[in-house]
Amino acid sequence: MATSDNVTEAVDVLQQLGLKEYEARCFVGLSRLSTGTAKRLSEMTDVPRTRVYDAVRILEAQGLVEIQHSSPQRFRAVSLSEATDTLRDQYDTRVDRLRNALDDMETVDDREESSIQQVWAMTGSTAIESRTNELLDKAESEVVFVVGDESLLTDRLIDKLTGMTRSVDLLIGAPTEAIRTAIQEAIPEATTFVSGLGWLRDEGGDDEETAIGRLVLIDRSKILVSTIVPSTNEEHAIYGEGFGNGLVVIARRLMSQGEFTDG
Amino acid sequence: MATSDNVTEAVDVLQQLGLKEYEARCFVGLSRLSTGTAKRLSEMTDVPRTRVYDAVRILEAQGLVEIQHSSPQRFRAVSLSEATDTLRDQYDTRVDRLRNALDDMETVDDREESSIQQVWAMTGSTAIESRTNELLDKAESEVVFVVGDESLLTDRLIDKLTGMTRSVDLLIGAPTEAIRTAIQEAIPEATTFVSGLGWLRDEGGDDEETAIGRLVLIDRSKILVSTIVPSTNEEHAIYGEGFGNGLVVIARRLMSQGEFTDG
DNA sequence: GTTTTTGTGATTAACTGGGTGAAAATCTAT
DNA sequence: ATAGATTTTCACCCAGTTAATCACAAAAAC
Repeated sequence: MATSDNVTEAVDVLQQLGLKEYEARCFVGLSRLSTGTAKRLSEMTDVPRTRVYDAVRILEAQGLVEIQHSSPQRFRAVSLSEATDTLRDQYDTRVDRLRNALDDMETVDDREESSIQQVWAMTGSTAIESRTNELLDKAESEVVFVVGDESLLTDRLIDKLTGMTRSVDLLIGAPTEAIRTAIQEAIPEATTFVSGLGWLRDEGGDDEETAIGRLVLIDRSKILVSTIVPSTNEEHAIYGEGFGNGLVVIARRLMSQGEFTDG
Repeated sequence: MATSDNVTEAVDVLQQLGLKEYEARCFVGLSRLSTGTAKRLSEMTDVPRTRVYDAVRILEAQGLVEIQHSSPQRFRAVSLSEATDTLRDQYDTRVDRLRNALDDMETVDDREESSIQQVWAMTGSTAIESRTNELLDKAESEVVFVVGDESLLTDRLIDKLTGMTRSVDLLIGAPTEAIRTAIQEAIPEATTFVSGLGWLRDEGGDDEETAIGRLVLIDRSKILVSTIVPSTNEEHAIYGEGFGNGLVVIARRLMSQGEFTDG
């Protein structure tokens, strides 16, 4: 009976989407029922009967549930598609409001000098991918992209790379020869190589091997390196900018000495 | 100085999107700064300095902020587009998970008889519009659509109506002759009329006039009527289904007596 | 070496939300 | 109609969370 797993999953997600526990449980309960009374719902979801009313009222106000004002009252959930429509709309509205508010805000400019040694840390694959895309978009002359972890080599990324302007040199490093060939085929205009990333691996340590995720060097002046921490599978990245930036300098030096390329 | 309004607006929305107050304030603060230390951030956002660190750490884990691990630490917010990308991705993931979980759930079928007198109440324009669309999609022979409030006559709605199958009769009622003509032009295959909705207005009461929002009658067996409550601008609807449903019977009777049409 | 700034952790106060019961309103069956 | 059951509202308590403050160690600045 995987149903109960799905119930808890659905309840969890609904809570992440902003519903309270009772509201989430009631909505999920109603989703499994064509129609239900407070009593029935309470029995099935373990929400105290006296609290079902509050929860359902809030759900109704959010457009997720309909109420039949009879006695006893009957409740029913809107269809899944209606529910997701409503939730999406709610989300879109919020992001729009956020965008507008942030756009209209005056930025307090401190003129903190941009010291040369800025190295920033970030977490999360989406954020890192988003930054990667932005970097690729702003590239003017050269992109070095070393893929360390196969899982990061998505179709979306290939599309992005193939879509780059001709005037930008593309240097792509793959972890294995097989992958290199595949990439070369998908992106003929790129120069590909097999990356020798051995020096980046923590083979000696007693904990798991720290694999490199991606390494992006843009116009020899911006760099992003990510690793995937084995225990949590989270992607962590560091990012540096500026021709004189320490991290960038090291990367450039390694590049010119052929350290990235095999052998 | 509308900036402070925008700040509170942004903070509010971020909290609705799931951030805590301190996190929201810190993110907004950082969005106005190219870069900031804990001290600076604390001064500008009134978040206790010692709590800035926790807040920022969580923001970093969500991909909304980058941290420079120096002393003192420097923080900065990712760009607005990166932030919304991240948030959208998070949202999409959640809705997908929700959809899957709900889809896979066994529905406990109670065989609650569908008594004839079901009349359901719902709230919120998005939910109501969503339901309206679903009704239009399922219409087989006839659609009566009376628009009471001009604001509901969106392009999206026009598109929806023009896209209906030929085999469905379209009867559209507009609040004024001018709007009727416009609709007739946009949707030539429909029969249009000016609705005489006087009887639906609460002109005698001492509170504001209760305007009707929309009235949708599908295949003479399903009906949805909405009103827009003047004080909050919220849209409330009732919905009935079944040929014998009381609400539907009344609507059908009124239709046949020409009560909806002018004069 | 002293003083200031920065960062961490523990502690308290306020709030929110889950859980329970009393009592009002409503319904059902005599 | 009346008694008893059921439904519904409301107010309250308790626990976990989050906002807010403090004490203190580590690091930088002087």
